Amino acid sequence: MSTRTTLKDVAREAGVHISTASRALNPSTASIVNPETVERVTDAARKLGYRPHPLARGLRTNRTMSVGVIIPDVENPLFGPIIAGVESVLVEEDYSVLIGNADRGPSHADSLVEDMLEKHVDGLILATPGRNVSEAAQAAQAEVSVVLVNRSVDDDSIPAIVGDDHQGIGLAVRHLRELGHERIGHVAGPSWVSTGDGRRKAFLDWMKTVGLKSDADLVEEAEWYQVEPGTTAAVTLLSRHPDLTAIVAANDLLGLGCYRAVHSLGKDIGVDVSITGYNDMPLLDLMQPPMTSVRVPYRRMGADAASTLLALMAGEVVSPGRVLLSPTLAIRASTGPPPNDRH
Amino acid sequence: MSTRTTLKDVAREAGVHISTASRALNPSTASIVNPETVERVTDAARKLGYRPHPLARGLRTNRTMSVGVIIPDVENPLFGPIIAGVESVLVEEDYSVLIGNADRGPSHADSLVEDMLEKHVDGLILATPGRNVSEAAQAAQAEVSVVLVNRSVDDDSIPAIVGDDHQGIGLAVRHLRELGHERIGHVAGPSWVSTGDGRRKAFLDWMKTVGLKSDADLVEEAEWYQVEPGTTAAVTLLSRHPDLTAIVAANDLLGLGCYRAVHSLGKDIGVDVSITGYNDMPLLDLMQPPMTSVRVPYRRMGADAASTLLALMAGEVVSPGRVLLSPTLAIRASTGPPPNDRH
DNA sequence: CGTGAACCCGCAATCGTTTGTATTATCGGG
DNA sequence: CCCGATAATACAAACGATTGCGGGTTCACG
Repeated sequence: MSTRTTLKDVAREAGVHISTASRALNPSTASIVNPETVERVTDAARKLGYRPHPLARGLRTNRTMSVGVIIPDVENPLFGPIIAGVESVLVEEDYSVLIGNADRGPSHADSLVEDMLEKHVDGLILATPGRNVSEAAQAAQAEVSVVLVNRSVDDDSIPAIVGDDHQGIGLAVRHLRELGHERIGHVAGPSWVSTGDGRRKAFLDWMKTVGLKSDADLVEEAEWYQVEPGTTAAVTLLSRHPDLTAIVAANDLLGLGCYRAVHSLGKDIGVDVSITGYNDMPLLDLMQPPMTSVRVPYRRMGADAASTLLALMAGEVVSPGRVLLSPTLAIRASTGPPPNDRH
Repeated sequence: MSTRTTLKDVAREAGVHISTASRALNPSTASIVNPETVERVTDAARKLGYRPHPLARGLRTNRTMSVGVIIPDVENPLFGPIIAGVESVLVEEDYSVLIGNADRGPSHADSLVEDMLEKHVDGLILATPGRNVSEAAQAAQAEVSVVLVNRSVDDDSIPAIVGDDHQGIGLAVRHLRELGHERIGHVAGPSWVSTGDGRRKAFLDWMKTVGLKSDADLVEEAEWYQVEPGTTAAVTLLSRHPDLTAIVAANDLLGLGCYRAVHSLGKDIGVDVSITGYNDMPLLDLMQPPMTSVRVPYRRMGADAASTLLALMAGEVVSPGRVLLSPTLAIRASTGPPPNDRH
């Protein structure tokens, strides 16, 4: 139960005043103290195993050296990489990351933002969707730097790092088009979620671009980003358009739902009907068949968010409202040429 | 850029001394101040939007109200639930959780422990495996409370919450035995990882218990907890014992590796050869066929770890060295009666 | 009416740093 | 030889809360 060694101890050991010790240890002020003294202090500090007290320092400098990260659901594998990305860049700058798990709904996220502000974090990274959260974010912005990740607000008033959904859907549609598909459908996510809405629009856009008819009829909305809703959406979509040879799913889980729908019709995935997912979550390559999916650089997303947050906290003016990260396409066996194309 | 409202402001607003305001706001000391004054102070605090400064408080009380959680790999879906469990109980007590991602190897974990100590966390939850980490943990224990999760040290000198691997393997073996299997093999994890070693022993134990021959010959060790090593291990195991009707895998990924091995022999999973996994990770129910797996209550594990840490930090004497959490068995289509059993 | 208990409340020290200002020592130039 | 500039260090005031201690009221009781 030895009491921690404080700056006072170091100063006494080095035979200098506490303030001199402080300056000697601080790189930015070490220049104004005699080099020889600096060395003496440094030695003393090392010898005593001195570690500055972050609270005392933070109290004086008015910074906690911590940033909060609020995640809608920590158990969702999607957010692991984001957290890892954030952590990897912040840890380099000696910041600590506080994680908040908003798994009890959007209002929970609000109170978590509040909690974080009470803890006096220096910055905030939000990954929570939902309309009211943006209000909380706006409010928070008055006190600390805020960056959104995998999520943006309509007016771009808050810096956001997001995947380029338009481009991503484009990858999927063009891939299918190049394989020869002409009748492509879309199982969309809920329209009240920004990604659901955005990807639906992107799909219709790209259909036109690749020279296919772009009909709202070709889209069926799933109630929620889960397997079951995906299946029911795919079933109604396929009953409306039995001639579809490919489906672009707004999400991997929806894609897996499509798997079931196609199976229940006695058809083969990647042969009779091609399917693409979105997110390229882990294990997707182990499915039967392995699923073609749009891969979003989530880790990078977290890292970029952390970087812009650092810039923001440093008082730099961060340029645009929204940064789009380019996705890639992981091509696997769930997509192939349409059946009437093969000889 | 308005300066934050401090206790002094509240005191002035309420017309009392700062110390009185402090006591009034603090539930444990509010009793010694006039109820009417308490109300006046509380009102003033609310009116001004006062939020106590955690750093100032912590500096005085010598507690940061934060605990560190060190995870070997945040991107591994396994740890999501653990984090969620930890967070859910700690957030109730107004603690914040700092997460550390030791994805750059065991030595990285050491330095993270060091980092956490520098940040003066009140407690530490470690989920990192490896021999040298236990040393770091021992050292850390000198300064703060430490609890291990999903991991334990040999001498139980540090409280640990772990899954009951012996019982878990027992569930798998007994399930297979009850289905009628008599020739059961085991694809083990690396023996230098505690779970690898423990589950192997448990397997041999239970084979004896259910009245089958328990031969080290029936075990093949995979190099690492991944799909590929699982496949190669399963291949050599099946070539040594072509008559096996079931395989207990030490891990879900190894189980998926077994899938491939069995497929490559032209046999059917759950029909010719039954396979069980371990951990019941997400999406396992969507595999072809869905995999029977031992489900470990990871979220509960995190929650329990947090609870015992709270007890520890409160100075209570926590009873045993190791708490075992009972697993359950998620039975799916990868296990069925052995082929010669069916008529 | 005096006195002591009970009750509130204010005073001031303290936690470990950082940082503006004062003080001392050093040195060169007139 | 003295004076002003300069360098190096010491002093002390913050930062915002908690808390032991003591001073002041109020009130009951003798």
